[in-house]
Amino acid sequence: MITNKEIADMLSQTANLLEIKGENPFKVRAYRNAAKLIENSSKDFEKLVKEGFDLTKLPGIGNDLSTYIKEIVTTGKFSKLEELKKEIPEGLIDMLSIEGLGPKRIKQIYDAFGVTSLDELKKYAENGELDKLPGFGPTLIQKILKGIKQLKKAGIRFLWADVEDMAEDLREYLSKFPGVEIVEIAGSYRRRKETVGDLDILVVAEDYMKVSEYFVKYPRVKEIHSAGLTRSTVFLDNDLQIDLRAVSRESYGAALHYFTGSKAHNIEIRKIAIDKDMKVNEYGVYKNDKKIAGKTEEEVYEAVGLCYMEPELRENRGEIEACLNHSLPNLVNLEDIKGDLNISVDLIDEAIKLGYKYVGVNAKIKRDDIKVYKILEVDVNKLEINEDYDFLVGIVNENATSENILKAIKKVDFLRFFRDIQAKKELNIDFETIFEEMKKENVALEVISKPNNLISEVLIKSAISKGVKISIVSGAKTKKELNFIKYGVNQSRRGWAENKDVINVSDNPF
DNA sequence: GCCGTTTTCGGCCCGACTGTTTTCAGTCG
Repeated sequence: MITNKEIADMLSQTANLLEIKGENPFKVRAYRNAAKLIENSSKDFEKLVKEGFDLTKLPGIGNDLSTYIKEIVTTGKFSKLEELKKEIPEGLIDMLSIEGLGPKRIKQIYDAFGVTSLDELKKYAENGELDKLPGFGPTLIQKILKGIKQLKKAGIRFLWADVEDMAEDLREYLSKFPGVEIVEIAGSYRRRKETVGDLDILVVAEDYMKVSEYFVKYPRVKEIHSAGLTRSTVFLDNDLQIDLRAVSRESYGAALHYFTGSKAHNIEIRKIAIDKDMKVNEYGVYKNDKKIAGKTEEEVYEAVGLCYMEPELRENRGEIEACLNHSLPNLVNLEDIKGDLNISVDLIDEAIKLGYKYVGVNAKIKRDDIKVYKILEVDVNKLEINEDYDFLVGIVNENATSENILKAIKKVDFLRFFRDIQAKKELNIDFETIFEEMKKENVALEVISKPNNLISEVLIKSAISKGVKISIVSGAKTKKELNFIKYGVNQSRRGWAENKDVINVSDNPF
């Protein structure tokens, strides 16, 4: 039994080791791309291999990687990785998370001194040995020492919902500067990803040098990492990284597109441009060194022969193909939501204020001004029902067995799946099969909107593609939490949900 | 390591910033 995550981890560990070894960077990228593909797939790779599925059909997987994946699935081990581990000390991988140290410099340090651990590295940085290497000056060495201390902070991501207020406060702060025309927060924040690693803020201003100066004076800035003419990076008091990019009005669309990402989406767009003898960068689209687009995002997409794609779709998960076959989804909007099928009973009046036509609560109540459904939640492992209900929600917890889930599908109206984003806890079950059964039995997927418990957009997309309907609910216990439903809508949009897929966009959900 | 309707070899997205240089490599996003 091996999970997608475990396969992906082995491939990405291999990528790290190959990188330190000084292998061709494109080879390293091939391993990383494969790891990402597998980790983000709703398909169970162990099952695919056992069914004899041709892995080379997947984008970025060729003969070699296909063989490696099969080896990992059947033996639980990856001989190539084992070999590399013997060859390269493990401590070198930790060094990759040090700011300013990449594979080249790590290799340089290792070759010169045989340093294999962070402690040793610290010693060599402090005793002046590291200075002897070409390219290692005093500033870089200070940076390395600092990097060793801050190692643990690397890679932390914030929940989208937790940065929302900060992002809006920064937007307001920057908007106050005279001469600023546009402030937009790009990056994964604009793509509404469940977690964000940093904030990429784009500013159009008359004098961008002064904007940067103003930006770094934002009261919550703890540390200025870099400050250039067009790019600056700072850290806030809570360690959130903020990147500011100042651009001209003429390049705004190209810059917004570029900095919204995702990286994988951008790379695809650039490849398409290259095929048409064009070049795309953050300043515009160029043909024969002549700028042909860049003012708006729509213009950029049009210039390379594509349609506008909503930021939530830009993950290189088929949106480009969908655009080319004219099958891009028309995504659900928050305003389309007509009711919330999971709220506390004392929030009914608030729900009416929001304009909802119906709600689901944990009690039998009759109201003239709003339709109230009684929901009953049951753990799929203990499917005992002794109460009346209008609809039944099966809860799939961490310890739920596939057998119990499949049994529950025969009885329930909705299924809700456990997930804890910050604790990195995911269910390891065969979602593909479960979604197929759900479609057969007309069971809908409940998308609960709590920021830390959102179901992955990959699963939403997979469910929808199998014809499973979704119900976006807040799960609100307080008035404030009623607004959480927007997070569920965001995630559903990332899962390509259209109005036809969402139960609670209609006036009558049943 | 992947990929391909001009290619089975020779490309692979592209630019800013930093620190070290004396013109550029490494890192990062």
